[in-house]
Amino acid sequence: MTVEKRMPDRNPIQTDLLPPPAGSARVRVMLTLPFAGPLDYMLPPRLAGAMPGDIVTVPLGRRTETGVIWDATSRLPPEFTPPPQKDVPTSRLKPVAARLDLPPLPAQLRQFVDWVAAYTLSPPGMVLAMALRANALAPLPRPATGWIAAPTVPSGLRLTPARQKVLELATTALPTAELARRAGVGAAVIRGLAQAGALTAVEILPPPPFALPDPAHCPPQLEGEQAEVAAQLRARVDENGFSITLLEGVTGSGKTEIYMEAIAACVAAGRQALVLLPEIALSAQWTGRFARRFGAEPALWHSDLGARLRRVTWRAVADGTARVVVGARSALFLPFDQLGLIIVDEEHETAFKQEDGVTYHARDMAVVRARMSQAPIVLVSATPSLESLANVGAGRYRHLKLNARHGNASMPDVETLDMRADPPERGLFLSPMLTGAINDAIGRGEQAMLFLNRRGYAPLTLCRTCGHRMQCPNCTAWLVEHRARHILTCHHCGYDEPIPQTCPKCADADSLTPIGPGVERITEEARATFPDARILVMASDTLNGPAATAAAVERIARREIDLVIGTQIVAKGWHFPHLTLVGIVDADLGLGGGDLRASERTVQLLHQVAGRAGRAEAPGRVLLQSYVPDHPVMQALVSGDFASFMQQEAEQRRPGFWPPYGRLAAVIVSAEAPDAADLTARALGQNAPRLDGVQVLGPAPAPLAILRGRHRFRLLLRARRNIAVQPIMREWLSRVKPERGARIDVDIDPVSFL
DNA sequence: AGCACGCCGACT
DNA sequence: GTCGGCGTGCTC
Repeated sequence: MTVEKRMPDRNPIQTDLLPPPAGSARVRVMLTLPFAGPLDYMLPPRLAGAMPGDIVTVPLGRRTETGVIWDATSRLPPEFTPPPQKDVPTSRLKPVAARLDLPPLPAQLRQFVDWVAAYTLSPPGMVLAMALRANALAPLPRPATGWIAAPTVPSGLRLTPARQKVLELATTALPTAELARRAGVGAAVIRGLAQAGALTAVEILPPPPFALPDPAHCPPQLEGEQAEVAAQLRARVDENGFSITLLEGVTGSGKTEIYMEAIAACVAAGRQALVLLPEIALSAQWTGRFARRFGAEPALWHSDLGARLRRVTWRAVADGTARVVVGARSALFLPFDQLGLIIVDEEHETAFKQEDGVTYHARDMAVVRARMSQAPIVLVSATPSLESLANVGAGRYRHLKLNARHGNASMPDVETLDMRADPPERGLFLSPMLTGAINDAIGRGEQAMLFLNRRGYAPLTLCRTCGHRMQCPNCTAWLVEHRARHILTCHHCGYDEPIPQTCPKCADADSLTPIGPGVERITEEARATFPDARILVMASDTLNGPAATAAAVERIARREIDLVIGTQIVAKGWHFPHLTLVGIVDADLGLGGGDLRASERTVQLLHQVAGRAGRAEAPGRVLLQSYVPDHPVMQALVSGDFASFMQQEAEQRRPGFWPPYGRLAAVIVSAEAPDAADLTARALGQNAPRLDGVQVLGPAPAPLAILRGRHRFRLLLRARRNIAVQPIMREWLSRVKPERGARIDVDIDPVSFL
């Protein structure tokens, strides 16, 4: 502790103009701005005692910014530590302006912010912004003052009946108005008692916004492998240290129910649990199941929570009153202080990869967060990613498997429908075999589902006269017809225009034809084919928000629907007890595009959709419409031998050191001017690192060559698994100055190659 | 990210 | 002669 000479009181602004007093501390302050690191400030004597994690305001140029006092030294592994910045001489440092009355950012979270920034090559301030976006910076609500009777009545106090009544009631702290109302007296009586010392003022803390989940509220009856797996998970929680477990269980095996036992153990131990879901639409159903199990709602976290609720939740996570948080990937950046368990449900989902702003993979960062908190993490999926399976193979993850469906349910029977042999009628998309099967199912009083992962009416609008294709003016993409909304729209940039009556190229009238199906078109066909069926469409643009989605799921469960037609969204973990038939309209859809993970993703998605069928007593049947029924993907789905399929995938990726046997970093160059993008991309190509075990592919025009009016090129760096790509990337990028108007974006561990 | 400084075109 | 366009560069 530095001993300071007492200075006469001064106006703070004058203080700020004086040179920093000798002996004041130099502190680093991380601002939510895209700087390479924290900036240095002086801590004026009146703020001595401010600690790392404290939220402060500092002068920057001629404005004032909010930031967090950062740690003096980084605890990152050396290969991750960004190069040191040049020191600003102490004499030029400005003083910290004020310390805000807010809970400090926990050390673990600060370290996590540093780690994510270093790993993703993002400015740490932008990562910090994600941790503070929670409106955490609003001032603390002033705690209300309450009155409680003093232990002894001061001697000489005249005990009138009114006073007597107040003192009797003031056994628990009550605010003035409330106490007066209950005692049937005026506020003056209370003021008088307070002045006499018969009532003492205490702060009343607002009630915790989240009730404590009760681990013993309604535990499930688990038997056999379910009980075994639950016990294993509880053991991981009880050992109270870092571990990674992959929980692989076929759809309908009761994974959620089982990992909730791990949450129960975590709550019972007084620690906090975080559950990450790939999509917030799932949260309503999840919350319901949680409430039935624990008799209390979990805290919910996602990016479009209301401002007030965000603030309350952030605080409750920081002070530990929120015990279980279920949320989307941004929940990783909440200020947990006693994190005792992380669950990543549907861990194979690509929605965990954030693509805008800071690009990070929430599943992978969750593992890092768990390690920093010395907490167990459980990755859950029916169709685990090859990454996770490889980690199991390498002994880095434990593996727990659930092989049987819950109750009497069996795995659905999967068949391919060869579209070459049994084609639909001209202009239609459902083969006779499929429509027949749907008719049979509905006729038996069962439910059927049609899955097509494509929104809208038709993905392409073509002029029959001149061959013109309706294209987005801002992107290298076709406009998708949305017939219900009478528009053609771009799914990449949101551009839309009315459906034209004449071809914009050759001006021929009524020559524009929709090509290919979207769910809207399949719905039209289904209405014509099954005129009596009660049909429900589930797509992200027909269901707005978790509540609407939950309502749709509820209607299906109540048998108000005969045929469900949906995109992606129907693949999620919904429980449809009466659904026995699933038709995949275009099983080949995801296979094009030359994506590294196209096959893996298609198997995962279609397996997930297939899993919606036959979840109760009646057996399920799945029909895959395909033009390539012999493709390994279709064969894997038919045989159900997911493990062998993934083994084959692994063998294809291993020799070329593709992930998970190597590392990838994508570089995306974009500019409005094509030349600026091209020249910058070429400069990157010429300066590409030449190192053993590292290879740079490209530059090449991106598959989405123009996106939102920007021309794009891509490069891909591939490295052996034992090589950290971050220092290589940093060095590489530092040697190339982007042309004016050009931007270079880096995507570590890319998932999308568009 | 802001915000200022700076160097070239059409105006009170 | 100035107002202002937004390109470049800095902020501890």
